[in-house]
Amino acid sequence: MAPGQHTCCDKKKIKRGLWSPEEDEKLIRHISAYGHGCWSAVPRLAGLQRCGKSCRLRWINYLRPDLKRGSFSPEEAALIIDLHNILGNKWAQIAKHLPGRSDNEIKNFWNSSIKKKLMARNLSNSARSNFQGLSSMNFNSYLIPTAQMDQVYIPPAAPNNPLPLGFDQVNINTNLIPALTSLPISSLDSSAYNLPPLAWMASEYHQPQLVDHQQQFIKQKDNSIFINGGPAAPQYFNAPPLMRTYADTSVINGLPKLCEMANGNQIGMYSSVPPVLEAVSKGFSGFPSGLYAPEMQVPAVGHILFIQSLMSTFNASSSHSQALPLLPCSRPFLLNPNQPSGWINP
DNA sequence: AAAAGTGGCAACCGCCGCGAA
DNA sequence: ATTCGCGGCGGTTGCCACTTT
Repeated sequence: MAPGQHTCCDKKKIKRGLWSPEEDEKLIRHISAYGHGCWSAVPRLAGLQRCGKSCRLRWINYLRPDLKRGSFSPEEAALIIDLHNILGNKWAQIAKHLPGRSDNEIKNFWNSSIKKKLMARNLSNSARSNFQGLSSMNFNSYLIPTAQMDQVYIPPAAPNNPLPLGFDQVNINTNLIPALTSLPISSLDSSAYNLPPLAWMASEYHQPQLVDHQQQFIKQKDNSIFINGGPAAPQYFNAPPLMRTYADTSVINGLPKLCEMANGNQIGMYSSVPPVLEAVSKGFSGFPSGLYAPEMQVPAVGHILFIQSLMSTFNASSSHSQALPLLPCSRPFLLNPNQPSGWINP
């Protein structure tokens, strides 16, 4: 067999390259009538001079009737980024969560669009702290609030960082936040990592939960509270706690991932800034597993700002990359397909 | 207007795992 | 236990259209 040739392609007269409309028609007609069955038999049965593999690929990526086609919506793009954060380059698995999209399509979309935007974002973030424009953002309320993970992943803004336009910083009113009132500060020394101190909060289940007592609370001019740049969810104030589990640390692309469960359903998977995780693992041997704790909830607005920023560049008319607006944070984000009814729509 | 650069995308390549022989 | 065929997957290539210079 010639090198680089499939075992199913070792016959003569195997056509390669782009498919003609006539070939498409033959393949569609055959599979519509008989199904594909054994792919290696399809070319012969359909009257095509292609290898079975080529037929399969053409059908899966282009011809099958349930394909959606067209450009990706912002929601799809956000979901892809989210899933990629969980799964890495497992395109087939990612595609299972996007009806009508093939793994190849998603892979192409990632490699041609998202990846470059993310890299541009990371570059711009290295010189971030420009909060301009934050107050005028149109917040999307799809986000799952992820207070704990935000606290783990976001070092609070440095004191000399500029606040978003239109905001005033206020002192923390711990009366608003019962869960934070009796925080024992752990002995975890984050100073070596130039990180904010971390604290452990003992829940009623006597399990530790990682929190950050240096959250940035900001009172908007209408007196609503923003936390770490995002509006506080109603659950934050005297709402019943949501049960969550943090478990199943795994490593993808060299970065630890943490699974977040709520009421038995996986609602998130997070990666982290490596130095933070290093600090965490140094003191606690990795993320704690199987923790149950009530928690307050804070929309991770930085996430959605990030996505909105990203998507605004997708819709740009120029095919060339452009400078991304600087945002206060760039971290993994989640879209919540089942937005709780009580959530704020800022 | 033409050449060069760039992005999008379809298709190919090579590897892997699985099941049958 | 080994080999073989096959489906599936992720990485990569190459073409084409569009944009920029």
